[in-house]
Amino acid sequence: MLHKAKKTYHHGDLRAGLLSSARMLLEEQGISALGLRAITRHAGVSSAAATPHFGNLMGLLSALATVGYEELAVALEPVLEEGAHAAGLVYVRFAILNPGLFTLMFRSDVIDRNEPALAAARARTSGMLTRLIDSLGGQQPQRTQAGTRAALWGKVHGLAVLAIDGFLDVLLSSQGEGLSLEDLLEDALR
Amino acid sequence: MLHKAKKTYHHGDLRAGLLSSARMLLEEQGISALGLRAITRHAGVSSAAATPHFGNLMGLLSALATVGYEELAVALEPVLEEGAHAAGLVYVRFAILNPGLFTLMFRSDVIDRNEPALAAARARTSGMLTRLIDSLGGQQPQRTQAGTRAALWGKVHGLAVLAIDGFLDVLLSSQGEGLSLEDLLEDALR
DNA sequence: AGCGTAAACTTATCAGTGATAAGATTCTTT
DNA sequence: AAAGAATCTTATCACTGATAAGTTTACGCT
Repeated sequence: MLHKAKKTYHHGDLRAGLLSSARMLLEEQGISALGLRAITRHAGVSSAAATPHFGNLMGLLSALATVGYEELAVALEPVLEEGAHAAGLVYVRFAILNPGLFTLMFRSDVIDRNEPALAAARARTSGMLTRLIDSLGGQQPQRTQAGTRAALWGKVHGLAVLAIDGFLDVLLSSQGEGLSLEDLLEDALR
Repeated sequence: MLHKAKKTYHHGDLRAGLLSSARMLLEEQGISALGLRAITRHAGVSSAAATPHFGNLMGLLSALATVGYEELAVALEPVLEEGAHAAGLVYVRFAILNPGLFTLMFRSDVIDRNEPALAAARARTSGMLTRLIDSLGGQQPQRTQAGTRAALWGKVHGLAVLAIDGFLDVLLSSQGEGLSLEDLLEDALR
């Protein structure tokens, strides 16, 4: 409805249009704004128009989360060779730039983790991360491999979640002024 | 309804009863089961009985999250002297033992962070954590204070979230058998 | 003691939600 | 060009949280 002026009965690519509308609503008004009626109204179609494409609301949101995992994989790929520090920064930056989408990706009450496309995208992304971590080899000699994975993944993911929730800003403001959020992340991910 | 057989018009302590019912539903069926009608039905009262005590559903859930922050503070207090490793373990154990409650505590779309009691409990708990981290002093010499806080808090919180989501079990099963979840946490928190 | 007010609780109702069956429109395939 | 299938709309359903009005009980005040 925003871009196309032609009002044909068929939308052309309503599937993509609905995902785009949902994403806009998600980032601008939060997950609670992701109602079926709000999304379809924003896309300029009736509230039942999503059914043939996604089945139900959970199907739509699962498809949106799939987009999130795919974009995260695309962002991570070029820095995988540079090691955990660079990849961690990219991970947290993705979360900060797409807070709603990142949050949705881990909200298993709203998305269906068994959805095949979502499961595939997730497996691909998390496979990249575990391969990256394992490539560090013996840098953490007193830990098991699983312990190293958990520690790194936990720190990065925790920083992302805390950043979205605004906790890192609290830490920054309690500190002296001359520290940016980017500096803090660089520092914490060392 | 479960404990009391006497059916007086007034419940006695419906506020506590509703919180208890909500908590049971939360841990047994997840956050999506926390409807106003489900909670009041479980407590044996009408669906409007919560209004005088909590105003609305968000008020009820905020009060429940407040209980969570208070219990976490109580669990953390005795190990604060033992340092970050012990406190981190307690933090993650609390999350694993109360996955629904812990998740609720960080779901700002469902609870009201400006609720005075909740804000107070949160400030008290996070104050304990920052004081603990700061007491570590110069153990991380090449970091700023805010960076040290973020790194530790992030790792612990990330491990908690990943544990609840089942990611740590995945790491465990990919490892050789002889590693328990507790071992993994010990390892990762080192 | 008992009266009156306020609080707790119930009932009834309202607007809004996601799902779905049935009907209208357009694309596609033969 | 006709038939069939897919897309989209309309109308409706069961359900949700909120709320106004009515009923019951507790409790402070004289």
